Amino acid sequence: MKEGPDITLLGSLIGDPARANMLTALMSGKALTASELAAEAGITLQTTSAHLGKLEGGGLIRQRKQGRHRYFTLADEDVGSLLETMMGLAAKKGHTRTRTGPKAPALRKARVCYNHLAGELGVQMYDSLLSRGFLLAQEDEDMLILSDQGRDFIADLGVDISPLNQSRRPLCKSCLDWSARRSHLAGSLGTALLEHFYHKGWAKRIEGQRIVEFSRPGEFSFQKLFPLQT
Amino acid sequence: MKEGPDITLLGSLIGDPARANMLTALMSGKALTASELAAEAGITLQTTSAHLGKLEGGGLIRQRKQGRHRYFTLADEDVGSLLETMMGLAAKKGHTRTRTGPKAPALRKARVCYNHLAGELGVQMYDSLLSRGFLLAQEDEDMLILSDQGRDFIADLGVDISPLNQSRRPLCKSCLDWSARRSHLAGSLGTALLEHFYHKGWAKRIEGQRIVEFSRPGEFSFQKLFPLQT
DNA sequence: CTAATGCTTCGTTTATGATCGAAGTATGAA
DNA sequence: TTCATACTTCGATCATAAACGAAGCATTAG
Repeated sequence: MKEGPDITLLGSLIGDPARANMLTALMSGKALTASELAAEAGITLQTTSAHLGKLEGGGLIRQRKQGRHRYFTLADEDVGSLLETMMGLAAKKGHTRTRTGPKAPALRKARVCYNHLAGELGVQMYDSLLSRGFLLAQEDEDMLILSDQGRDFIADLGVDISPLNQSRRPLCKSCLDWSARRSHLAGSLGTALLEHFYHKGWAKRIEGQRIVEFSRPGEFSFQKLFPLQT
Repeated sequence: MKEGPDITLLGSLIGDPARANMLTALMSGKALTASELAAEAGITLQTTSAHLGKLEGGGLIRQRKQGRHRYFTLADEDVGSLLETMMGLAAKKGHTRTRTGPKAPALRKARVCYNHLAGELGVQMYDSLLSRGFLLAQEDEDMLILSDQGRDFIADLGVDISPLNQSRRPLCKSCLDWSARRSHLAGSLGTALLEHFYHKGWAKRIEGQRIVEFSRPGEFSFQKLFPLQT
């Protein structure tokens, strides 16, 4: 990182795509491990480690050890609001850019975000569930409520969520999608739905990659189940 | 500039030292020409041109043609406030950094900023004039007023400012110093004072460079004339 | 007109830093 | 203890973009 005025370091830290992806992922407020961040950014763990070191050195993130995990969060609210300011300005300036996002278009379309579905299809599913009142968003929170109709909808799918309610893990959470900067569904329900798609044979995970590949009929079923509202 | 989320472009634009210097210079609100910005950043005109193109492409600056000059300004208030936010966060995080500033320490100490003195000595002169009430700062303006005592002080130096008052060019302006992010004296008085130092033999300009080299006795005289308040 | 200034474009060099493979450390599980 | 997981460090490769020289375009001055 070169010399220059104070803002140079800050800018160059945010200016790297891998780091920007990590920071965007952390904007959800969740504490994420290095491995999760690596998956989000689509890079290896070694590279991630180097990036995390720089981000921490720059005071943008904090880490807290817990067992053999290291959980990373944004350093403080100031960092979050700076990122939000930048996102707002970028959107205003129409820097929608070609939005190539991850390495490949396939990654952009559908990928795992740790254990749930992200990418265009993930965002579509989230929007669809929300617009039909199956999921209810909370103010200022990334927690979501599954409505009664939502419960019915899930039950009709053949997904049993009764064991999920026992777990301490939240059922529904929204997770920021870095390629679209829109939310997709996380939480144990998000995981269960992705598992459901695998189980139904609609989609399968590409070995060793984050890409989730839908079969032709699988995507058709998905589209019928989670239609985009016009 | 690589792919990534929206903030990536913004960050990488600000993350380059040369561009950060230009943006910082433009924070003064003044419209500056490409040549001036090149001088501020310490790079050639060609490189500056490329940087300005990227900054404009990113929506951070605007240009307005006027004769054979092109004046550049920050695109809007949003950009200014983003930069301010970043400066604030950087300062808070203690990223004072080694502050090597320009290429060489000599440049950091004293250099020309277009036609007036910048660098540590420039800032010192500015502070000294201000703290002794010779210059009066205005609210929200980069314009300065030369007080009556200030007029006497300048007259005692043997600098005749009467012709300067005729000019349409402002007598006193503050100009942000990119290596210190503090103001130094611009305007025709700033030019006249630098000329005065040359004339007195206190300092000379290094040929082909922006460095202003003070002789030992010259710097001594300068220090006596513009003491740092403790 | 010519000359000079202000800036841009082109082409090349060079340096920085992002990336990954391989190996190492630390913590917890069996 | 031994293995596995989570992460870091080292070393090398490679791609990007910053920088400048040289030449080109545009505008104004004389």
